Amino acid sequence: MPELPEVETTRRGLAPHVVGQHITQLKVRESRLRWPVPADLPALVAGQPVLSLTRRAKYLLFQLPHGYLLSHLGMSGSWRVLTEPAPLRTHDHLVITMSNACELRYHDPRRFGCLLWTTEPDEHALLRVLGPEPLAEQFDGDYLFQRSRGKSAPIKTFLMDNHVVVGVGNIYAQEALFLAGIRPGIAAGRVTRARYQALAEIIRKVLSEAIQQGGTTLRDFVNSDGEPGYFAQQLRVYGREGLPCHICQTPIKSLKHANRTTSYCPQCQQ
DNA sequence: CTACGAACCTGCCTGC
DNA sequence: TGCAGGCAGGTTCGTA
Repeated sequence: MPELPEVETTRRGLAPHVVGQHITQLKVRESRLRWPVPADLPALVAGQPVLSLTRRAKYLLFQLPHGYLLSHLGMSGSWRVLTEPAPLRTHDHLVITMSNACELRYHDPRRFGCLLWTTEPDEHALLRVLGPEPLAEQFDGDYLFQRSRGKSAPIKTFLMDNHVVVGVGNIYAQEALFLAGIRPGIAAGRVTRARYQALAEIIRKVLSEAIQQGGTTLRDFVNSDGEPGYFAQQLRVYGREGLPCHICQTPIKSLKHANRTTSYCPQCQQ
């Protein structure tokens, strides 16, 4: 599961094969995802053209003439494009055949992802509540500063809250806080405006760089061609507990915030 | 409002 | 070898 860069990498990989083509068939091999795949979905999309493929937070939106397919990858989901026949694998839950003969397969061992239908994405319950995109103009240090006043939650938990800003998951929250030199456990409401300004810029930079490099190589992340991403080599703290900090050699420490592992450098992050 | 745990699942790794 | 336990990229929901 991907974070925002992995979802954006997926979108860019799928778009050329999908946009402007028609959906010949949607086959639901396993409908028990995070929420059941609607039973009428195959009939709803068959024969329809895909007008665009966009992303909001970690959701992919396939725009059809009369509505949108809404896809979330959860923790372990991936979409792949196949241009030649290949045997189905375990956990290939969805298969979309396109008019250009290529096939999209949704693979998701843990089934935390979803595929839903909406005619009004902006008003959909899952999307309506989301904060701004981290790469949008309205996301900046002043915004974070204002939103954080009075909050006692750790800044790391605050950053991962989708109501505040979307797309900052467990990996990139840790990386951004390391690069900003901020201790992840500090109360969000006690961080200064200046530090939020630096942090906001770092978040944008970290996410943009990860997108440019095709996402992070995670346990089972592959892009739409089935290839791993290349950002992993640059991870500074995520998954590095006990290893020396790249800056000061102090061993990276690890603890839990809201049940999610957080790694940080006790020397560089204060 | 906040904060925390549980829930939704499988796979993989570690240690006994 | 086997098995139990813990952990993993996300997000919603219920209870305190």
